[in-house]
Amino acid sequence: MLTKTGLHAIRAMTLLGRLAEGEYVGTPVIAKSIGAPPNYLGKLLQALARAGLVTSQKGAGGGFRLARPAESIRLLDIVEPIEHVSRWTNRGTDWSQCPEADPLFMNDRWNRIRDDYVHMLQSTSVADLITEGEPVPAAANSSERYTMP
Amino acid sequence: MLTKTGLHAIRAMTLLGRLAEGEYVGTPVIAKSIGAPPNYLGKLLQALARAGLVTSQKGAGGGFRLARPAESIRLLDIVEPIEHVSRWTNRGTDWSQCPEADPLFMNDRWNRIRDDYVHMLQSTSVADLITEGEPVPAAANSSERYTMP
DNA sequence: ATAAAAACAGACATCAACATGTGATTAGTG
DNA sequence: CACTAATCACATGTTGATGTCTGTTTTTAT
Repeated sequence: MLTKTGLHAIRAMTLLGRLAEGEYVGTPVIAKSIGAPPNYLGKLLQALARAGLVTSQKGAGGGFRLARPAESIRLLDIVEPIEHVSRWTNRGTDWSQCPEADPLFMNDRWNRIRDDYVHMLQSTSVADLITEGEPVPAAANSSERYTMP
Repeated sequence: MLTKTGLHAIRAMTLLGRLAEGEYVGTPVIAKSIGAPPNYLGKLLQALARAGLVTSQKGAGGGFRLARPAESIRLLDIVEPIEHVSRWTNRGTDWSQCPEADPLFMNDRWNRIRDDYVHMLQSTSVADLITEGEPVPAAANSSERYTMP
């Protein structure tokens, strides 16, 4: 569903979201904290910087921080430049060209699933992921299914 | 969402579902019909045969056909041996190990999406995809969004 | 001010998995 | 027996996911 790179990006952004105003944190620290390969994370953060999601400061005491307030950064913003989710919406395998499977039927089902997915990415901001230790109302099944994207 | 191989598989299976009892159709015909690379399709069909979804007949007039009635073959059956969807459910990146993002929050959202997706694959059978030209009630937006998985 | 250290930035390099193509081989059907 | 079609083995291109090394700034301490 989500690639590893996408997860790294989300995790890194969430961490950056907890920083105080004007504070920076370096790649090695982020990498260790979220359990991502430092080298790879470097490239990823650069990409996020190019995408305008984070800004960087060189030199000692420098590093990365969010370019905009955490509330205004949606998960889709992060994932899009990495995974090109929009391709699912814009173009792709056109079922209607395939007389074997009923196009409308399939499109209808797929569309609902995909739309839900994209909508989730759109409606969730980085700030939403930072619940800052607030005890979340326990989901009944939390022990059975910690799975993954 | 779905890999190309998975799509090829679903399309091929749907085509096979339209065959008459005891009829076989060969790889080249299937490939041409669904627009898939013949060579690759060959391998794929073998895999599906190993998975017990299709049976093959060698020699002239041979080919592939469904091993079970189309009603009893769910999309998940087809996709699973190819894409290992079950991995999403069984194991994977455990958000609870990552204190940066609230685990329950994420799990909850992801779980819902993933469950919906898997459920769709489970509740749709090959037979469902064969509407045999029956005019499907036109979805209002069918012209705007023929997209894809 | 100048040197040293701490970071970002970017160019290669590798490994696995997906997606395909080619050719030889073998097994049935007609 | 000849033809056809599955089966199998090997080869290639691409993309995702990483690692390594080499700059090149910029800050900080002397």
